Amino acid sequence: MNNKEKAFTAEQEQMARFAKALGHPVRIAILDLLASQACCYHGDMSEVIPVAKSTLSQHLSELKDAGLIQGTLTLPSIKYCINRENWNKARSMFTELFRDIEGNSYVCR
Amino acid sequence: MNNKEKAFTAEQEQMARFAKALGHPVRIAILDLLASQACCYHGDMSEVIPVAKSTLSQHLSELKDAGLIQGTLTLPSIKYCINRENWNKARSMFTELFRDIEGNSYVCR
DNA sequence: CATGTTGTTCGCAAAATTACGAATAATAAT
DNA sequence: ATTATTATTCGTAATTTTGCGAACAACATG
Repeated sequence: MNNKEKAFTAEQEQMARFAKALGHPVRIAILDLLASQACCYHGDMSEVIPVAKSTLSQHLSELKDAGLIQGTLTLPSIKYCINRENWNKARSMFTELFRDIEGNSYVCR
Repeated sequence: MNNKEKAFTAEQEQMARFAKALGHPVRIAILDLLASQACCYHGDMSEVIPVAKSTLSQHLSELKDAGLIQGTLTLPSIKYCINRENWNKARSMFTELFRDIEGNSYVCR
C-alpha cells in the first residue's frame, strides 16, 4: 500500500459523477417523469414529487450540474429535458461497466 | 404541490440505492478491478487504490450493503467478488431506465 | 403600479458521507 | 506462547448532502 501516487482515471471520476447524480429517489423520480414525457415542467413535477419546491430545485440543479438534464426557459415556466449528448455518454459508460463484469470469467465460490 | 401523500416506488428506491453505491471513484475502481479479475483480495486492492485500508473496508462494506459484491473468507485473506444475482438486477434496472429515456419521443429545443 | 405566478437562492439545521490512524479480532507461523 | 498477517471496527473530524421556509428575482396581468 505504498504506491499511492496514482489517483483515479477520468473515466472512473466521470462514471462516479453520473452514478452519484442518479443516487437519490427524487432524482430517479425526475428522470422517470422525463422518460414518460408526462411532463417536463418544474411545476408539474412539484405536484407529483413529494418535496418542497426549493428542494426540487436543488435536485434539478444537481442533475443539471452532472450534465444529465437541461432546462429551457419557456415563460412563464421552465421546461426540463434530458441532455441527450451526456445521457448517451452515461448510458455507454454504464453499459460498458456492466458488460465488462458480465464478460468476466472469474467466478467466486 | 398538495398531493404529497405518495412516496417513491420500491423500484425508484432500489434504483437510487444501486446508483448511490456506484457514486464514488473508489467504488468504481473496486468494480473495475473485479471486472478485470486482476484481483479479488482486499490486500491487492489496497496496493492499487489510493486510500487507507480502513477507508477501503468502508467502501467495500457499502458495496456489500447495496448487495453488489460479496466477500468470502479465504484465509488468510478475503476474496471479494460480484454478487451476480443483484448485479444482474442492477444491470436490468439501469438498462430499463436508459431504454425508457432513449425511446422517449419528446425532444426539447 | 400593485399583484400574482414561477422558480431560484439564501440561511439554517440535521443527517450522512468520507477519511484517517489506533485499537481490535482472528488466524497462522515461529 | 509470542509474533506476524490480514482485515474490520472504533473514535474522531471535516465535508457534503438533504431539506425546509423565507426572501428574492423575473415576468405577466389586472
